[in-house]
Amino acid sequence: MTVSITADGRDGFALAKEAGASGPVAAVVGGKVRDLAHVPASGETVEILTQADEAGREVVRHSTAHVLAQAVLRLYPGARYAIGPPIDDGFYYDFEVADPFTPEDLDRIESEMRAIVKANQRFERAEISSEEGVATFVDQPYKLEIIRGVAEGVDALEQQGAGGEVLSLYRNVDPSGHTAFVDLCRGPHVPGTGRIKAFKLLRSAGAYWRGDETKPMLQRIYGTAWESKDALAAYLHRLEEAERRDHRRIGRELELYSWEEEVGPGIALWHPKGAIVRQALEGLSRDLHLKRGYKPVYTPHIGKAKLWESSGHLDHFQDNMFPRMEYEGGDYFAKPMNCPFHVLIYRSKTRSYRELPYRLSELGTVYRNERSGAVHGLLRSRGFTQDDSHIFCTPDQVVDELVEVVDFLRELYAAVGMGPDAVRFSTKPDNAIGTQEQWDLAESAIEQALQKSGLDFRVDEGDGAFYGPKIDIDVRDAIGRYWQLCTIQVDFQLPDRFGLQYIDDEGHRRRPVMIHRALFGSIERFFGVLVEHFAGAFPTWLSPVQAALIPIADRHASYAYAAARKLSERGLRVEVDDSSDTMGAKIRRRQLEKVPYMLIVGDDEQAAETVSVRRRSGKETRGVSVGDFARDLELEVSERRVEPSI
RNA sequence: GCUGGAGUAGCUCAGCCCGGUAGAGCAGCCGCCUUGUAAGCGGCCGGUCGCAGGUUCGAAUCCUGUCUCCAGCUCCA
Repeated sequence: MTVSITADGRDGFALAKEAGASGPVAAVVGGKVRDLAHVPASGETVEILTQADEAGREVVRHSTAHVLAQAVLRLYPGARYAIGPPIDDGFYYDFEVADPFTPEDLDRIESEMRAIVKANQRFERAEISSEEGVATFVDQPYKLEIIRGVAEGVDALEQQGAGGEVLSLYRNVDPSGHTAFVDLCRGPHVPGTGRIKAFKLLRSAGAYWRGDETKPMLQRIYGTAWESKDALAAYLHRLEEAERRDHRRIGRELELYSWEEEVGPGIALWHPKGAIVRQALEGLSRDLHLKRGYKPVYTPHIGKAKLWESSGHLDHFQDNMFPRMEYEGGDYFAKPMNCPFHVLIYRSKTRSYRELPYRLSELGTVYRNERSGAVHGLLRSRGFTQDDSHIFCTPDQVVDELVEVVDFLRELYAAVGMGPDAVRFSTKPDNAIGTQEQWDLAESAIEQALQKSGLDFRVDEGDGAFYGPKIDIDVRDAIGRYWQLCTIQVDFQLPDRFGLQYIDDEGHRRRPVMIHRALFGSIERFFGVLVEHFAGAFPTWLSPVQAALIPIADRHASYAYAAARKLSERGLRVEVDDSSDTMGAKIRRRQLEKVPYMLIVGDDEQAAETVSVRRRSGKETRGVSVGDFARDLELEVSERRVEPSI
């Protein structure tokens, strides 16, 4: 808990004590986090951060990163240290070392860190000039680069714990007064390493200096730090939980999809159970698109090189495309996007302003050449299906159309109980085509639409598509991770390139504007997120098997089949488990398969024409009439309810 | 693409360090059992140890190359 107190000329330590803060690590003064040793001006309101505050944890993690660097420098003479910021749930530090770290190295480093924590070295701040900095870090090229950056006012590394308006460093001084370690750092830090209560190194991996793949690759060590052993244990448990929800693992266990080496990396095979869920999801998408005035189309998987030249893809997107297929009469490419085909459908006849907005939609499967290290299950694949639409409209209609798209998105996501949770507005990138005026118009339309829709958003400068700025929308899954799904883009370029026109109300030829939008984004990725979000326990309308009949003994099997028929007649997906397993084993199996409803039938049920309903939660109701259950289940499914209603 | 780690039965894993031609549990199949809310019992089947070379009398085990997967970086729906 943060506590506040008014400064009276004493330092943060005294104020924290006065305020009764337990485990103080830093103070917030005038919106800035400061060391406890800092003396705030009298009358200032000071907030004392403790180790259990999120901002306090950040300080602890940052300090732990320094301890990591000290341990590495001790154990690996000649190592160069680069940057070591706190991150969500932990920290990392990047090093240049002769050999990459092995798991055994991490154990050694961790022991060394424990010794440093035990020694309870003080963190001492000093503000220095550039010259002093250069002298201190004379043999540390990465530190020198940061010093130059601060001198030039480059604040790119601000987030990474270095940089800022003044150059400062932190010394670790052990109780005997000896300086054990010094690092260029903006701070703040905990008073002493003894404040670090619980930490663990997690893994090492390569990382490019400043995230730039043309720069040297450094060795990064990731770790986590918490205010107590319990908090650390809880975090490690959360990591295990995330692993348990991994869609690749659940997909295999529930027989939803698989990948085979013979097919190629990043291209999934959909098994019957996965396919039925996918069809349910696609059915939702199709229903809502029709309801909102979109016209369905189908377009091919390949198109001639000429088409991709006209669209600009060969010039701007070829690295992401599968290689050319040579063929007599013209080479072909597998489509990485659906837009050029939709454009040609639009252009197939003269269009009137009365037709606009003209909305084409397709579940279009595209193929993209993802770099080998990027492929990741369904969340990053080389073949994926977009719920793709292109809206052709007049410039005046753009804002309203964007607002309508956002409304659509909300309806769609609500059907599965998810986001939108984070919205990004991405502006003109370096490889952009088109005029500045067009980009300005497109960007202002997006901004207006976002405001009208009441969405909070963050701006990502230079992150737009080559043909237009975009809105990207992320959802947050059950354990707090964010995934980018939806993308909405405003495009003046393709209409130009393909010479699109409409006739306005005065008979003049005008150029329409295009909106590209995919709400699920990719069915595959959305599906993967959905699996992780629900940990495989889909809402009933999506479940591969919605109800399983479990006869207690063989003599109940025919009654079970009769009851099952009453459900399947209503279009429900139902199975009868007439295996020779015991009832307990049957229940266990269906429970692991995450079937929403198990209907147990024995002598009592058979006599009364009822079923005993066992929910996935374990809750049970006996004596439910088959007819009532069938009716209720059909309603739950047809209304696509996220929560069970029976 | 880059850095590190890993590939043994459908799945989870042992065997590898210290070469002597593969083993468990679950799943599957067959049989017995006829069951009241998360694993009944017995039997059987199942692997050219990712792939290709090399070293050796002999390679799952040692060496080289390659593919795939995992974590991270970069890039993206």
